[in-house]
Parts: sequence; structure tokens; C-alpha cells
Amino acid sequence: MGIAERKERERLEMRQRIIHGAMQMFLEEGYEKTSIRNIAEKIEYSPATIYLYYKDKDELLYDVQREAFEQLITIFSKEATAEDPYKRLEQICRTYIKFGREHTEMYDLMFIIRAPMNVVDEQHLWTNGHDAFGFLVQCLSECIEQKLVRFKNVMTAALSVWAMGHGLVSLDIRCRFKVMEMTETDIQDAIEASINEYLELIKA
Amino acid sequence: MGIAERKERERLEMRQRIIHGAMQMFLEEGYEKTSIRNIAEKIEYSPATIYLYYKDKDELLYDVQREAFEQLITIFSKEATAEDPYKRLEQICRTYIKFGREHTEMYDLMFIIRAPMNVVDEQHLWTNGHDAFGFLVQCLSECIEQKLVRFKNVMTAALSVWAMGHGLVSLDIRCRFKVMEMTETDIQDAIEASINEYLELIKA
DNA sequence: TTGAAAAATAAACACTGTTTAGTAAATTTG
DNA sequence: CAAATTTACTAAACAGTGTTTATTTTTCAA
Repeated sequence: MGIAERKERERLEMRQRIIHGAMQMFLEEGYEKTSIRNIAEKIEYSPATIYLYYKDKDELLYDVQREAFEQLITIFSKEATAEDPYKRLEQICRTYIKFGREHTEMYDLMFIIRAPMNVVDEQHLWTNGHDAFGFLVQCLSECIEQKLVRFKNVMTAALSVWAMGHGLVSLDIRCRFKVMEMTETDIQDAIEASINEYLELIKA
Repeated sequence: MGIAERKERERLEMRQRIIHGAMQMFLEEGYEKTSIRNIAEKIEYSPATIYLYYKDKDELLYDVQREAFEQLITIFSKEATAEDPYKRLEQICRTYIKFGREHTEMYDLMFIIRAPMNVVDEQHLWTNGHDAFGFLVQCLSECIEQKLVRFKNVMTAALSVWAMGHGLVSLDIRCRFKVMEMTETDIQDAIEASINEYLELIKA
């Protein structure tokens, strides 16, 4: 009997509708102004309906986060295609920073806010970022193999590169660079200079 | 007449009482559970009273943030005292990371959350972090002067070192390192290794 | 001591995430 | 097909949030 299958399909469609509504709200109004009620209104359902498909807001945000990571991976696949691993590393870094600056609300959800990580407890591990991180790890392991970078351990390398990229993006997004008395454009240049200098530093 | 002076003094005392109540709430219950009502209850005043001393929550958080930065500067002054600038840079980095890990709620307020930065608009600049950042800049400019590091521009250097430190701390605090399938202690070691490796990388 | 000014608050407003109780629709059963 | 049952949905409420308003209490000056 195909009814169970159709129901399952409808259930997934509804979840997709909710995720999509949430993402639209993010992009239009920003993360802070995205409430369950707003999302419900956007998709023309009552707020209570959302709770038939998601246990709580965190669980919903976790699914939105997954969608966001899929977007990042798509961009990586398009922008970081160089054969040479070191060149690809450069592309990854620049793409990451560009992504953060252009999709601040999504970056927030992926790397800054606490909320969606609450559903990742002891047992269950965080799979959303897995492929994007894997992309970096793969690249760095090729770099190390071919002795193109000064790193020896892949995990330490990945941790470092990611930390540098995230540090620059998140301090910028959260306006902490205001401590340096510089214009907005000068700060952008300084971030650019920092990542360039870092890429030079780690070059073997 | 000394009444005006006393009133002014009492006003400052009240603000101090509010700031202190807020900090206590942070340390005891965490940032997320700190509401105006909670703070009011802690200092045994009505919520509305707080609004006689602070325009809104952001303005209050800004003052709490200032207090937090004063604590960080005090710790810097105690822990990063080496004569040799490069050694002092190492001390600064380690102290910063240790501070972030030990005072996660304060670190949140200082470097991660958006809230207190909303009061820092176009005109007015962010002075809270000024001295702590100055501490790093001073150290790095000595390092560059004595050719102890591979940086040439002080601001780029400060931006980079800060970004690396903040990247490691904030990704850790916000549980994003869960993407690497490692135990908590292994992650701590990897962070340690990363900062050590970075300090080696920038050494001239 | 009385009148004005200042300080504090109770109660409300508009929002939030979430739950409960009840309605409307779809499906299964007799 | 009609009745019974399960499923899908929602209105209304609960307990919380930041903030404002109208009112009361306290403090000070005349």
C-alpha cells in the first residue's frame, strides 16, 4: 500500500517547507528576528504545527545548518578546484572567508551560535560539518604528502588553518576589529593581508 | 552643597551594584539565563529600576564587558611579564587561551556575542578592548623592532595573532571541533599543539 | 510642615519558545 | 457507503523575555 510512502514523502516535504521558510527568514530579516511564529507565518501554518515536525527550535536549526553546509560544500567544489594542493588550499581559505562575509547569517548558524549544537550531545556526533571539514583535511593531507607546507600532522594543520580563517571572519562579523581605529575598507584589506601572510608562513 | 556629589556617588554605586549582579548571574547561571529580572532579583530591586540606570540591556552589557576587559588586563599584567618580547608574546597567547577556556561566559560577552557591540555605532568607537589590544600591539611592535618575528606590519601581526587565538578558543567554546572525531582531551592537546606550532611559524 | 522633585515599583505591553486541549480532515473498518 | 478511528492541524494558554507607563514612596528644599 502506497499511502504510508506518500505520507512519509509529505512529511519530508513539510520539513523541507519549514527549513526553507526558516532560511528565507534568515536571509530577509536576519537570525535574531527569526522566531518560530515568523517561520510559521511565512509558510502559512500555525506555530504549533512546526512542533509536529521538530522537537524544538534547536532541532530545526540543526536541519537548517545542514542545508547551509551543503551550500558551502557546493561552493567549495566550484571555487577550490586547483590540481596543486597548495593552490587549492589558497582557494579554500579565500572561499571560506568570502562565504562568511557574504552569508553572515548562515555563517552565524554554522560556526558561531550555540543553539544547533545543543542537539549534538555525548553519543551523537556532529555530522553537518563533516564533508566541508573533510574537504580541508583532504587538501592538507595532499599538501603534507607533497611537502608543500610546513605542517607535519594533518589534524593540527586543519585545526590551525580553520582557526585562522574563523578567527578573521568571526571577529569581523562581530565587529571586534573596531578596537583598531581603522576604516571599514582598511580592515578588509588587513584581513586580506593577514590570510595572505599566513598562507606564506605555512608554505614549505 | 555636597548633596549633588553624594547623589552622583550613589548613582555610580547603583550602577556598580547592577554590573556586579549581572556578572554574578553570568558566573553562576551562565549568560543565556541572565535576564534583567534575574539581575534585579539578585540585587533586590525591581526590574524597572535597572532602566533608570541603563537605557537598555545592551548598554548594561557594555559596562559588564568593560569590567571583564579590566580583569583580562589584570591577568595579562600578571602573567605576561617576560622582558623578551617574543617570550612575552608566548605568554600573552597562552594567557588569552587559558582565560577563554576558564571564563567562557565572560569570553562570550567580550568576543563572541553581538549584544554589547550594538551600542558602538558609527561615531562612538569601541574602547573596552582598547587596552588589552594595546598590550598585544605593544608586544608585537617590540618583536618586530628586534626582528624576533617574521611580521613586518604591526597591525597585520596583531590581527593575525588575535585571529588565531580567538579562532581556537571560540571554535572550542562553541563545540565546533566535534567535527573531528576526537576525545575532549585530544582536542585540548591539538589546540595546544596548534598555538605552539603557530608561535614557531612566526618566529624569525 | 508642606510642596516639589527624585527614586522606586507594580502592572502592563508586545514579544518569545513551547504545551495542551480541542477541531477538522483523512483513512480504516464494519 | 457510513461509522469509527487515526492523523493533521490549530487556538489558546503558560511561563518566560525586554521594555514602558502610571503610580506610589522617598528625599529634599522652602
